[in-house]
Amino acid sequence: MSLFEDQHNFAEVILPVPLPKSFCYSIPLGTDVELAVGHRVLVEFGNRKMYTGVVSEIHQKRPEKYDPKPILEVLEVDPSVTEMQIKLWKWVAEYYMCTIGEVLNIALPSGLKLSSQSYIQLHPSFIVEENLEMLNDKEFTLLSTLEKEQTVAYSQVSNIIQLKSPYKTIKDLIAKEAILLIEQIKEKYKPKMEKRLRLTEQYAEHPEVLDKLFESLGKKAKQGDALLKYLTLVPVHEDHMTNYHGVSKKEFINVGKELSASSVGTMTKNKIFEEFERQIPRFELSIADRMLPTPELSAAQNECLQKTVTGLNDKGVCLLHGVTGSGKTEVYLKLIKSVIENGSQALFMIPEIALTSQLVRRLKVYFGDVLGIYHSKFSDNERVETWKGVQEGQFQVIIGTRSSLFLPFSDLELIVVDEEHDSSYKANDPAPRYQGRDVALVLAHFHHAKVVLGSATPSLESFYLAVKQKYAYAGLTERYGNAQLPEIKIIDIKAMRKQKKMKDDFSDELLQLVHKTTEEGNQAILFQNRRGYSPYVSCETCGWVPSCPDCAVNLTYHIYRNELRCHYCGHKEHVPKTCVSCGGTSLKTVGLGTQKVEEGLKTFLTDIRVGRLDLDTTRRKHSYEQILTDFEQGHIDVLVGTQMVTKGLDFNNVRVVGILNADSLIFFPDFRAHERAFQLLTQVSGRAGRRGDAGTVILQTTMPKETLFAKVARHDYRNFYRKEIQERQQYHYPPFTRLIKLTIRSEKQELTRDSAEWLGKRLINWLGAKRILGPQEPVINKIRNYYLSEIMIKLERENFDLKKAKNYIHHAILNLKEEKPFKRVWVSIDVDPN
DNA sequence: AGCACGCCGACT
DNA sequence: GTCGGCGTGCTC
Repeated sequence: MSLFEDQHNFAEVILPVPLPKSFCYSIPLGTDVELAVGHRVLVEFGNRKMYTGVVSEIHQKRPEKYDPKPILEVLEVDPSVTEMQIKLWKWVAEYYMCTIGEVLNIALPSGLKLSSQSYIQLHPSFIVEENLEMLNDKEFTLLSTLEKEQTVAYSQVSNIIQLKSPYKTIKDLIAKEAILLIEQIKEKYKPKMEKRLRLTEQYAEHPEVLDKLFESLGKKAKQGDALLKYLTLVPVHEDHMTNYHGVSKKEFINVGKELSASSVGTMTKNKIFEEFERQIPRFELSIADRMLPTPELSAAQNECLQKTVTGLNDKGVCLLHGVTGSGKTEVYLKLIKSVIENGSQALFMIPEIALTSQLVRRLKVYFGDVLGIYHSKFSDNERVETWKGVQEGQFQVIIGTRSSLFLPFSDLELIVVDEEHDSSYKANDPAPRYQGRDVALVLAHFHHAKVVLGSATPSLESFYLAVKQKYAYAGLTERYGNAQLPEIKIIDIKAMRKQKKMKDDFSDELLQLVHKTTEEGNQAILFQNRRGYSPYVSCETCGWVPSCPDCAVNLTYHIYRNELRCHYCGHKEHVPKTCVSCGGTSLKTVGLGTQKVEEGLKTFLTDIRVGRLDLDTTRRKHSYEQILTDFEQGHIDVLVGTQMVTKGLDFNNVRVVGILNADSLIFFPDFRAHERAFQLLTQVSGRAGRRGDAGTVILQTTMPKETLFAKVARHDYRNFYRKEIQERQQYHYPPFTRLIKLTIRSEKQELTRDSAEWLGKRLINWLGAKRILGPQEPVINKIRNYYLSEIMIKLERENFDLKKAKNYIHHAILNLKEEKPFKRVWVSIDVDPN
């Protein structure tokens, strides 16, 4: 221990592992860059494994119990991550009860993480022929391969020597000094570069020299042409600074076909042109290089904007409640515009970017180059590009899904959460299971920024807070451009069947309306919230229903390829020729899916063109946009689809919307079922008659008396809210309480049951029986061969120590795993579950 | 989560 | 004996 050792600095490093803390590393003296919070660093962790970590703290406290490993490398000059981001990560980890490593994993684009790939090569001083006696067969095989191939990836070794775990062989060979193990680290992100061309300085900055060049080139026609072409593209004679950016080499050579690449090459050799490289963004910025003026607002929109601005100044958060088609987007545009003019940043959050490419295109037109796009389906490189664009200040506006909350904003002034009620703001499976809308509020708070929550059907939580005056409220009660809200007709399926006014799943009225509207050159949307042909099939003789071998669900029939599929695990099988149970030969399809709706429509209304929009037709990358474009351009008359058709589609010619069966929406065994049903039905109805004549919605149900449907039909959000909030209060559900859902998972049903019981009892002991619901097996109690059980924890929102309760929960789970029989049980925690 | 170590049963 | 299966413990 030298004197200097004591002056050593240490760094807490966040690593992308599901462990509940950061790790302490020592900072080697004499690093090139002075280490700071937010730097990405390369460290060794565990057994010879490299990770990219992020420095969260720098301190002088030498750990007592262990000797920290050194930081191997600082991966950048300027930190990629801001302190504010780390603060947000910590908040998310604590609130959503996950590890900070799990947050890092989703927050940092994988392009900013390094991959460590080990490979082996022959030790330079080792000669195989001279050491044959000390090698066994497998070792010899490996060394011979190395002699041929130079290097072999660690992951390849098991193939070469036919051993499942090759580390022993490798270790022996390292001991014998026969091979070297090398860690190769790759920076994943590669900026996209472009070769460009410009005049050399002597010509660009001295017009008289350029003139002389023209004369001298006189006879070499091709070179003269090239120079002329360049000067028409880049007005060097007017302003020599324009030469600096030059032109894209590829485009320049392609501009005039007669322009030969070789003459440009010669001119480069003769130092007339020079080549240089420039990093180019991966996104098309050419749609609009500068901003267009934002559209004029109607009187109603203007009033709403004023209210929103006042509300934001007053409360910081404003709920913008505008009916479908009222033009909320224009109000957002104005707000964002003023943020840009202030030189600050704005984040425009949307539920699913793929579903809103219409919106992205519109924003691009208004905001041009300052608009960045970010979502989870972007490639690594594209995400890093947006990340850096935000960091460097190129993007002042970001449109993105919930993951864009984790971008390195420095001066955020406004967050717009569009369609704030949408359930896709909630992250479900890998932790952190965060609610994007709520994290937006926290992020805004950190930045002293304002939040606009926009929706035609606000979530109960948000509306409640607006009623409580915690949020400001601004309403837009009329549609844009004098369009009327659609007329919604409730059709009694049972009654119609009795009167023989049903053809399979279609009422005569619906078919007639669709027929009429398409005759008139308009369009229709039909909604059925189930994909496939029918939810299940059944034996006509004995009633047997095929189910998934790995999940507790019936198999859905898909007419394409005559297959049965599991919508939970993807299992596929052919429809059996005979009943497995009784040997009967006829199976009937039961229930209604989008494929059957499509087929029925084609039988009952010949001559109409039907398109389908569901998970099955949108699997391929651009198929979604293709279908929408076809619909927009009138190549499709009727669009049949699942939930997908409810999300913000904005088409002028849709006059009719049909809901084939609204029953299933309210049968969910879930306290949010009615809320979701109201939102879904209102949203899908809202696709009708957005411009011009009023549209019509046909809502088919076997329960025409259901009051929820009547409220949808009257566009009566307030009464829906009043009843629903009363029930939530009565039964102690959010927003009056906070829920935490534990899901217990294991390979055996008994084990799942026992451990869930054990956990439930422990929680009752600590938190009291009235706060614990369950354990209860969910309706689908087995997925992918794992048996499930759930415990719901209900906690008060006020006068309650949430931190302590969370600690109890963490401890209870740890204790469970300490019990020997429950070692192999998984428990996942979901705070504020959907 | 990885990844190594160690102990046990099934094979050359 | 050797290999692989799997349970256990650790990672700054």
